[in-house]
Amino acid sequence: MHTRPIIPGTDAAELTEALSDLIRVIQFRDRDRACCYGLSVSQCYALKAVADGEQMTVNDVAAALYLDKSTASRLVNGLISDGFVSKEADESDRRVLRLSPTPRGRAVYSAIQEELVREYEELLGGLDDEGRAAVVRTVRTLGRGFAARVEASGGSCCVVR
Amino acid sequence: MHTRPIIPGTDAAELTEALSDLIRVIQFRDRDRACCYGLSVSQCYALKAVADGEQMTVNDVAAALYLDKSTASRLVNGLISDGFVSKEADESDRRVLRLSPTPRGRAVYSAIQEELVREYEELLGGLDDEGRAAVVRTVRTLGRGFAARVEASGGSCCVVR
DNA sequence: ACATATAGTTGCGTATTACAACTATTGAGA
DNA sequence: TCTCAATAGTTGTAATACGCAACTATATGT
Repeated sequence: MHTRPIIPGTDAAELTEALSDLIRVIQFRDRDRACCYGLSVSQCYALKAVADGEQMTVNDVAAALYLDKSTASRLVNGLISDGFVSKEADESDRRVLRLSPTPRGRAVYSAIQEELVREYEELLGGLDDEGRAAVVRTVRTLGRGFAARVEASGGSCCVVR
Repeated sequence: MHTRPIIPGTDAAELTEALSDLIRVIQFRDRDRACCYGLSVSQCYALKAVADGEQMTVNDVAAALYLDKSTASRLVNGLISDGFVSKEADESDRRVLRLSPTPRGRAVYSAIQEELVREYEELLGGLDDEGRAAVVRTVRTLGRGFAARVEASGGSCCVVR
């Protein structure tokens, strides 16, 4: 692979293009996957948040997924009534609910993760070790970059004009 | 940072983690941006499809965005009635509509693109030339990988089990 | 003790989307 | 030429996802 001349603005413009393609196709995949295990896509992300964290609260889930707490509340309650997550009152603050996956929730989460990992394994199949590592690094970097921007600006590209 | 995925350490597992973070944060950003220029997020993607292509049809837009043609139809008609896109009957086949951006549509599209490019420019700011090129390559590779999977399988992770 | 802040819920409106049924047009074969 | 299948696009309908605002219950600080 040869190095292209880097013209200022060009990389960013290509990234714009490439990212928007990537997002659309992943959103499609996620919509399409909605059926599995009786979880919606959003519930799946919420279950992930609960399973990856420790003693998560509804607000923690909202923050992790960049959602309003009302949306997080509904997602979590869906997971609870479907038996994927259990809640427990926090003794020291009775406003708070401590969430954890049920055994079934944990099992389903593992199954979904494994399926994704298999898929990504295939996707990375053509790359050598360094290439694979680079992909992971890049995606992490982008994610952190966006997260930092979101946290800094609180949002809204359209400042008053 | 918090706990790692279920099969820690493997590239595919880390990619699962990193990509799901990236997707959530970008979806948040897109929701948040919805206000600008009187376009919804989806309309914005549709305008992009019309502007980037030549003489696009409604079906072309649907294919480009991985949407049902009914959804594409409504998006496009929204763009038309808001004056961002114009339609013209195809002379050789009067079922099809040929779409193109209006001058206003083109202007708004440019403005949005420039805003994104500025944002990505910042995001890439910390990287050297080769790093920037690598990011673009990676995102392209991922996008193509997903697109290939989607086209191959027609979708649905959950085959009957 | 009272004002204020925080966790979570609920009511409500909007956006995004798919599926299925429909119209209009095209094109191929009997 | 007539008919029938395929295709482009539209419309009816319903589900999901989401935010904002108002609300309850609990906690904390002055």
